[in-house]
Amino acid sequence: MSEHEDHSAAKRQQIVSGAELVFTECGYEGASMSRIAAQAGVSKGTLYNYFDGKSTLFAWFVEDKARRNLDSIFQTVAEEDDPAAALAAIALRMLEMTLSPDNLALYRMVVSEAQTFPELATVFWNSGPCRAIAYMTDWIRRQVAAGRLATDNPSFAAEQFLALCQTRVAMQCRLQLIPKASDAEIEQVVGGAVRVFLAAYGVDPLASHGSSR
Amino acid sequence: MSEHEDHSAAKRQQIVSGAELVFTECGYEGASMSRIAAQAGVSKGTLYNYFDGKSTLFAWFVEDKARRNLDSIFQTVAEEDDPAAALAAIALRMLEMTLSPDNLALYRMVVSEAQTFPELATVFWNSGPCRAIAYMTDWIRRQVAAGRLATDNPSFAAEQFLALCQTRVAMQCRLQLIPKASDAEIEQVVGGAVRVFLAAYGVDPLASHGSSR
Amino acid sequence: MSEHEDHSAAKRQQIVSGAELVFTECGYEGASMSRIAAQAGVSKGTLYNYFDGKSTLFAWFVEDKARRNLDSIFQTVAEEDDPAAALAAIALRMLEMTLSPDNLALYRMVVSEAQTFPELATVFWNSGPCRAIAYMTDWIRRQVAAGRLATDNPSFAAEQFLALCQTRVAMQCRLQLIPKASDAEIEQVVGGAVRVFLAAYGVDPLASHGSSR
Amino acid sequence: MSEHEDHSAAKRQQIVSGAELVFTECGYEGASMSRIAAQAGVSKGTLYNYFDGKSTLFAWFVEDKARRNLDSIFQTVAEEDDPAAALAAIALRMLEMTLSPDNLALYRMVVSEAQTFPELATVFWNSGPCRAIAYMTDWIRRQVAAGRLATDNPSFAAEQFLALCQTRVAMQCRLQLIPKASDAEIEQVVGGAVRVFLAAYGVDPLASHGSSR
DNA sequence: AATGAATGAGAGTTCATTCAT
DNA sequence: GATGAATGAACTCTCATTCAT
Repeated sequence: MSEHEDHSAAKRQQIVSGAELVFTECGYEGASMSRIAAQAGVSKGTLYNYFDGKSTLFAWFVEDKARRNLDSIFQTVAEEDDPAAALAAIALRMLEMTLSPDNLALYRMVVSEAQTFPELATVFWNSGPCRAIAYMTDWIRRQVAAGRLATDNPSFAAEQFLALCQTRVAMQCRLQLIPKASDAEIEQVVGGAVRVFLAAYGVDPLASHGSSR
Repeated sequence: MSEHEDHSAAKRQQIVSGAELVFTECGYEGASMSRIAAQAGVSKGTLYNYFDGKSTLFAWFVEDKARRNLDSIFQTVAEEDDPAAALAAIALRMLEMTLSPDNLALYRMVVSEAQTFPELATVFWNSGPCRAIAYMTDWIRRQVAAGRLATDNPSFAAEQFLALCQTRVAMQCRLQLIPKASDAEIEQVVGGAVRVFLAAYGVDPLASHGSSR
Repeated sequence: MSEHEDHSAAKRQQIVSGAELVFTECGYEGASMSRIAAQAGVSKGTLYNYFDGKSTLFAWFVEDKARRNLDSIFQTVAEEDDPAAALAAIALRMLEMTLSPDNLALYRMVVSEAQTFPELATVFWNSGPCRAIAYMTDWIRRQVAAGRLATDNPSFAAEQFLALCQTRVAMQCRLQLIPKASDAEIEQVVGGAVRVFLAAYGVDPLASHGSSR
Repeated sequence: MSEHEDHSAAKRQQIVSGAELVFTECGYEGASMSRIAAQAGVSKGTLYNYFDGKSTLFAWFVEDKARRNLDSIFQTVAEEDDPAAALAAIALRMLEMTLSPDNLALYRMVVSEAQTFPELATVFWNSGPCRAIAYMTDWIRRQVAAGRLATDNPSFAAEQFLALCQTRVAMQCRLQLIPKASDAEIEQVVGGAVRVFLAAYGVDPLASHGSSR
């Protein structure tokens, strides 16, 4: 390690950071190695000293982005006692992640290159959605054990909740139909997801009937 | 009009049809005008006689595809008396559409070019998801009027139902993580969406409790 | 045929002619497609409309050159009655061909790319040396039948005569050690080849002793 | 001198040896300085500390190769009393040298770069063919003095003999038309060269008629 | 109206060479 | 003296677009 590897790693990161900007702006096909080199502040030749080629660099970028962006998503979700409050917190967190500009750009790229780089789709999936499902499943299981939720398929229920969180805003943001979801919209989506989910899986009738519509 | 325009319109359609095959197989960037010309059985020059350029042709393709593919989606949904059966029929229909290879390819293209062609994202949205929401909203309104569902925001409820339909399979298909959703999976998603939706918005307790979870 | 093919063939020839100049001057590796395009008076893109790539163009050039340069080599060799005179005429012809600047350049290229383009080496061989051997073999056979030469292996004798023709000058010219063989040198080589050959294979003692060494 | 220069000379040789492998395998253009450095076990920078550049290194390689490979060619040729046996031994030796893979590769390189590096062609010529001619000339002179051969131009006769040795196999090997000459072929070429040479220049009629054709 | 030959800018990639360490 | 990271010019090849026929 030490100097050599540090230096090497630093330069790699510098290049990946430059690549991030260009890929995010132009997409995989639209990004040119020349532009990435310029953005990273290195020569084109240096790009090829550090990465085998454009596709390799793209793979590094996706993995880097996936790892960095999604690392701390679920670590900070407070463990509330009230299922409704906990669900709302989780949903909010999910939406923030899903709708962040960086992740939207990443999603678009991964989707558009899914045929060319199937392994990157897997990386993306594992780093985000898959972990969200695992986290939710675990949380639901604990609630079921505590008698606060009822379902015999926690993993499917988890996926349903996450699907509900994508009501209205997710696809519109992915398609860039709206530049950014408003707080009011997010609140509505989160509230709606929690209500519907608890109506289906909650054991306490008060929880779902409390705020009747 | 008549002969000239007919002829003209026929040729345009011939070109767009050729473009469809190539765009669907290669994506926007990957499709070359040469290959589209060959596929359409015309010369490259003719392409430019009928369309300003690649991006214009792409726009025509997306609109054509959106219109043709999504035209008959909701026309054939039987109007069942039982809300659960009706919802299941609608959900199945939705999923068939969403997961058809052609529509997945179109979705990927529209998403990946959302930054470059924002107007195409709108076309796509209006031709599919937007109309699905409108249809669902309308249907829910009628059910509410008939006393079979209860909600004060039919449009939002509609969007939630459609979001529930995308549980599990939609993103995985879009990312090409799985080649095709199995019938069993589809059934599970559809059944789950109907159950959760009716638990939240159904008025007849039997409807939602009938098939216990 | 007619206009299209004529036009096409003419342009191909125009390009091959441009390629010939550049390949001959720079060799295969040293020749750049840009320079060939400029030399041929067409754009780089046009090169690729007519030839799949550099290697294909090179193959066309070699075959064209081989065909054109060597076509008429042996057609005009006079059929002398005197074996010594006939051999001298053939030898002279052979040397002219072997030592012509164009053929030397072609030889150098074919030799240097023999590993990369083995089929071109075969083309070169078949178009020149191989035909020379066949011609000589045939001629010797007729002389043997006429009782003017004696050998039971005409083909090997032919190859020996052609080898003798390459005494002194051939390798030096191939290596560019001398810019051009002088007439005196050529005469000496030709005379020497004839003398040695007839000493070995002539039946008339006068023929080989006539011009004493 | 001594330590510094020894050290320096050793490193130079180490580099040249690495270069030999790569040049022989890839040719001049195909060899990259990176690969030569790796093969020689030094850094790219060191290459340039010892040699001005690729062309200089190539020149050193050619000279080294020429010197080393051809050094001992004629030292071990037994001095037979019988001219026919001696000629056969010499011819065999010549062919072994000419057709050895290393020398073929060197020949191809020198020929292909003859325009770019004319001085290397001279080096190659002087180290091999030229010395072979000198050796043969000397030998013939001694045979003439001993009354075993007759010619008034020993040098030209020598060149003729060496040309005869290249019958059939030499060009085919240079063009890689055949991977390797068989022993039978070599024997035939050697035998044929000796026979023809002695028919022309031998004084003992028995020598050339002994093995009649 | 239809053609397709021609274009040329720009893509990804390689590599001999330099120079700060 | 040795290193190898950095360079940038040059490479082959592609393709959207134009225009004379």
